[in-house]
Amino acid sequence: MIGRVIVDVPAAQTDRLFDYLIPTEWQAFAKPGVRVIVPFGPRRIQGFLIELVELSEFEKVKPIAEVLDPLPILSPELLELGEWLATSTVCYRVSAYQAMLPAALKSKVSKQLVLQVDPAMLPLPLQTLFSGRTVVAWDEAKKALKKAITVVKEPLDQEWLSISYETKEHTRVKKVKYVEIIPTNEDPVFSKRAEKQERVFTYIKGQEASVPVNSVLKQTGASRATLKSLLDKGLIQEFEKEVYRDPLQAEDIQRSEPLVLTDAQARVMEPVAKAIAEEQHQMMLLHGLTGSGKTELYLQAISAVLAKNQEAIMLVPEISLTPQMVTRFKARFGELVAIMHSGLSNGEKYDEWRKIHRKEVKVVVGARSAVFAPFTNIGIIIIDEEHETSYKQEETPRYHTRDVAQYRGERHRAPVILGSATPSIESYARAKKGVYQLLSLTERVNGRPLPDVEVVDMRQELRNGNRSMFSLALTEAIRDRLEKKQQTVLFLNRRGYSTFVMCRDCGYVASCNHCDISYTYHRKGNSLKCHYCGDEQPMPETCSECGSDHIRFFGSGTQKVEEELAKQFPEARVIRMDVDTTRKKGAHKQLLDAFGQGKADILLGTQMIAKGLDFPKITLVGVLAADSMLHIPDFRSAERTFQLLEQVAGRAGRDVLHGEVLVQSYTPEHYSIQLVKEHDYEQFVAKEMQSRKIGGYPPYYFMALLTISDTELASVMQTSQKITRFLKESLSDKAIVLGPSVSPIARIKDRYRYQCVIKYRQEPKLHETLDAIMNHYLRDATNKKLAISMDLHPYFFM
DNA sequence: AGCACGCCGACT
DNA sequence: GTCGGCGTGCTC
Repeated sequence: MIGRVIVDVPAAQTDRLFDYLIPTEWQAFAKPGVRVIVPFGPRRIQGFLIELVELSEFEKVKPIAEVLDPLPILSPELLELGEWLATSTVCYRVSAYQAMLPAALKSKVSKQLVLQVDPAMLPLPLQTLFSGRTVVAWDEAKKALKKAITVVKEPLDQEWLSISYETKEHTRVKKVKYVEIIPTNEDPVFSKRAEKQERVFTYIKGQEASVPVNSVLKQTGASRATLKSLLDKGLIQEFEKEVYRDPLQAEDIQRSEPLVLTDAQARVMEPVAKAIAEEQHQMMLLHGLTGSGKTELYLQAISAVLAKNQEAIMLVPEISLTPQMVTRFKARFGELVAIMHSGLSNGEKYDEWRKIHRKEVKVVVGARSAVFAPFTNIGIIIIDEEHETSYKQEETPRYHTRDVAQYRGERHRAPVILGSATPSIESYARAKKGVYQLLSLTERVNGRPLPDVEVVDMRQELRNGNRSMFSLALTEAIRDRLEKKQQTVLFLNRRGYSTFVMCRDCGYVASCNHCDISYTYHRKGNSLKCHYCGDEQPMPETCSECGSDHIRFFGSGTQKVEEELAKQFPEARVIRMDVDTTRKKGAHKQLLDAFGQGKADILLGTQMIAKGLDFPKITLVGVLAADSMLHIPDFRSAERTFQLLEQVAGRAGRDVLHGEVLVQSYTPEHYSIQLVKEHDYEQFVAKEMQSRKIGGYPPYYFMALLTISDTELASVMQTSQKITRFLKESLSDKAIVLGPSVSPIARIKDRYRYQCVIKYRQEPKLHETLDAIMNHYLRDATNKKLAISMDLHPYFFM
């Protein structure tokens, strides 16, 4: 029997199947979808077994060394999905499979030096290296000997030393130590001195079953030594139990019951329920106002799926995977829910993944990568806040969650629901064309009107002599809420802003020596940091260009706003939420809980407070700089601005108290800001579609972005020119090839970057052309440092 | 990606 | 003369 394997070597030349013999002892386990260890040249590496065949066309076929999984970790469906992902996003197949699995399943093969003879026979440096051991990791040897590593050559030739490849899995199953009483006929007698032992013994005996060692120690206040004595006396026994790491810390969650749907909700539910019942794949776009009860619909749709004994994937943007959100699903479905998001440790992710794989759960609530959940009988896939850009993965494989969901939805004959208050222009266009089924929720559940929105012209404020970051209107509104004991949310859009350091005398801006990007000032440590390569420098005292000491940091951060608030409203209690204050695990929830309990008057924050915030006392939302995002050179900037403003506005007046939103802007006339006043999504889409049509952007055109980078500037320029020419020759006349041009970030980690953009409508030869470029320039690249990245349907043009 | 093989410069 | 620099090509 021959196994065909994709090896874990992400390179153009190895992106194909390799044939291996399956020895009889592994035949029972060698199923497509298991991980294997195979000999590859002189080393041993990991691979994925893709298929089994009778014969190989290849002459010398080596046998597989090991099968790592007792059961396939990739189902036939996921194997096929990986193949599709690789072709549709132009990436290596291993990278696709790797992206579908938790990181913990990526086992590393480590190289080792093994001593075969009396160490005295070895050269001195090696004797010191081994110093009594028989095995030394290759990495360690290299580190210790550096260039002198060549001393191993002779002993290797003499076979005094050998090289072995050890597979170390970091698929660690967590185990907890438990103790229990060894049953005896009579109770043991403890001496007076062994008082503690007696107490511990009685405690353990008092428990119904075995108890975790940790809790014994905690409850009795005893030390390990006491427990050890009991163990040694043979009164108790210790054993290990496999446990799941519990990211939610087993909080007590009140079960929730389905709510009665409003008429509007019921109308939307009907086609969804039909698709579930009839097992029909259908892309559905649920356009529902904030507060129109989308989540309850999701919950009930999932219930319907579970009732059919099928499984559900619920996708939410990373940023809104808040404890509140998770709690809502756990409250309805209890233990049937697994959670997947980047905040979990590798071990926790692995445990959640195993729950799905072992069919112990039926629902997964998670961010982007949860779309690959190893379910085998999916009944529905829901993508909430479908317009969120975090659904697009920005590393290879550069997939969009929506596309993967559609692929899986088709295979499983399951409906895919895309939900949003402000759908992406692309999705809405598809819905209008009838490609997606459009479902609308135009009323809020409680019948409350959307908040009033007022746009404040900050240029006028400046003319009136107000140089503070709060307009007069906002200042008055905040004061008013403080008096009324109502709550205010202040939103600062940090995107497009950074706290850069500039010399006031000569205008020099401190920037990274390896990347063409300015340093970001970090108050903590008073240092400058490059966000691209991580380089850190102390904050300079004087300007390196002109020597002036008038060098300061600029930009408007939350910290600065906080200081300003303290100055203007000294009595106000402020909670600040940004990356700095929420870094610690659980801090996010803690801060929100405090605000919810009325422990603060003002919540000041960035993107992370734009979502899921639902507190009845918030009656004022202030947006400090509405247009900071509008000026980013990206065709989606207007769309993002509108979506974000609508999102933030939705935080105000969610209960009986009416909400007010104040939007401060330097370009108040722009339609993406004006139309928020009327909450007029339709009108916004009409305007935006017009501008997309004129500019030749999606959804009128598809786009592809090629980024070419190299350490040599001349080589990048030359290659990108050649590639552009080749694209123009190979693609149809209707395709528009732009570039080559310097990337918005011209250099990252000492690599110069050029880019080329393709706009097209129908280009059957596109993939063929891109593959040709990949093969030609990377396979025969004379300069191995050259890198080409391809992004089909890009979201960021950096 | 690694790792081996192989062909040219500065050293004992 | 050789050691070792890294360019080239292969891995079932």
